[in-house]
Amino acid sequence: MEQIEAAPSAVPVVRHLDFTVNYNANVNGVGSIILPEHSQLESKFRASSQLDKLHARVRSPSPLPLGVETQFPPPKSPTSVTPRLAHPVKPKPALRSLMNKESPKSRERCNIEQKDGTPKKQKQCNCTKSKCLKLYCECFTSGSYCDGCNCTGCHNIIEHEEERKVVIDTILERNRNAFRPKIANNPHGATDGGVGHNKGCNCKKSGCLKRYCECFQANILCSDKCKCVDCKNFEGSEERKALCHEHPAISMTYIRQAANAVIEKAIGNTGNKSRNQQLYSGVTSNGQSTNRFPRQQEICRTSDAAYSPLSVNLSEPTTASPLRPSKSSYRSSLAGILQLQHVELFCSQLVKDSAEVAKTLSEINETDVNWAKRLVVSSHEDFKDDQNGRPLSPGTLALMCDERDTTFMTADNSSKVTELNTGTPIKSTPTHGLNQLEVEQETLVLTRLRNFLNGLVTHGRI
DNA sequence: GAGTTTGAAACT
DNA sequence: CAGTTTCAAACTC
Repeated sequence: MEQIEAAPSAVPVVRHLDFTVNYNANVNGVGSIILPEHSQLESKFRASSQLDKLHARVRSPSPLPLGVETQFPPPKSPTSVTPRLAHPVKPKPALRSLMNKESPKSRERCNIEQKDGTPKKQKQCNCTKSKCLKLYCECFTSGSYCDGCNCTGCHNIIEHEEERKVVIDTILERNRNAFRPKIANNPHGATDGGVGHNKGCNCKKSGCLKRYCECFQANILCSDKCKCVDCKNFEGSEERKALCHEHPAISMTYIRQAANAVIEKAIGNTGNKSRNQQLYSGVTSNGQSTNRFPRQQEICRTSDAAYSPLSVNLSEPTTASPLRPSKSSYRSSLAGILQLQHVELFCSQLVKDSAEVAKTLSEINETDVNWAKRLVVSSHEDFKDDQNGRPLSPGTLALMCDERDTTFMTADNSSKVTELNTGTPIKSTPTHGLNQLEVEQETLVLTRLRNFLNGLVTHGRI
């Protein structure tokens, strides 16, 4: 999403442009995504009242200047999460477990999901001196009111909304990115000098292998943005390897990082050159390591992260680990926007187009049609996770396709990216022994795919 | 549960 | 910008 310059501070509170709220797949399986240049698909989506709601939301005049939506997240559903009005006396949290166990506290800090995946509870702070109106407070930092926390003297409640707004303004004046997620879900890169992992950690004694380190806590490798000393949180680190051996979940993290990088690249995320460049290697400025996996966001933020087809969450070990939040997953910028049914529609369209081309060429070749059909069948099959039957994300699907059919991707990626960006038809080259029909079909399919992805990117940016 | 360690945030 | 203090989470015993 494009970042527009900050609005005058006179605007007291700014809000997220939350695409996720009303855009999860509904029970009818009808999604709500706008796909420019895809009239047929869009017409289907328009059948959904959800789409109208989306239009209404986008068009409706906002009390806030455009572009300030990322400055401060709203209190987590102040309308749905009743702000605390008094401080209930709560028992102290249970004793935290040791490193090799997932502590109750850890689970508590992570947003917990109910069985149906809906948010159950937000993290609870224990602030005593900050009145929960400083960035020390996790609730405040995340834009939430304190609700059921163990804090004392809390002013991060609706009763003190005025004071809260003033403090927010003050903090925003100091740092307009102060309330962004520390592990920012920023698909366009973190080049704005923001907080958290936009600037990296600054650890000195933990070796970045303890949860003191925000990078480690976020299950990501330290980067050249970090200013840490004696960092061991880089690929190739023996210490980290030892931890990975002890906690396989850590290894899974980096697999996810690589997978997500592929996905982001596949959808033409051209705004993050630095991250893509890191994919392939690079000596960091502080010389910590080379040839790392790409930087990627790994957030314990499942409560507000309804299942998204663009969220890669590879099957994970069932063993609980404090090193990975209970259900850590990467959340794409398109999370909550693209739904399973969109991909199904898209695949159906591909089949239709493929058949039409075949007829046009008067060379209906059953093999060719079957090729397209296989695409759909394969897609549907791939949507089923082997382990739990859950659908796999299109991102994962894309990754798997990428692995299966390398003939699709063996051409020069840069040239294809250029084509994607210029809008010119993708030129298929019959270098794989395809006949003319196959070439035409592939051209059409790839062009459709390009337009589809461009639509998604555009939508995501909006 | 109390005390210590740690590093980000805040302050000077 | 650097050094120091404050703070709350992470961690140890």
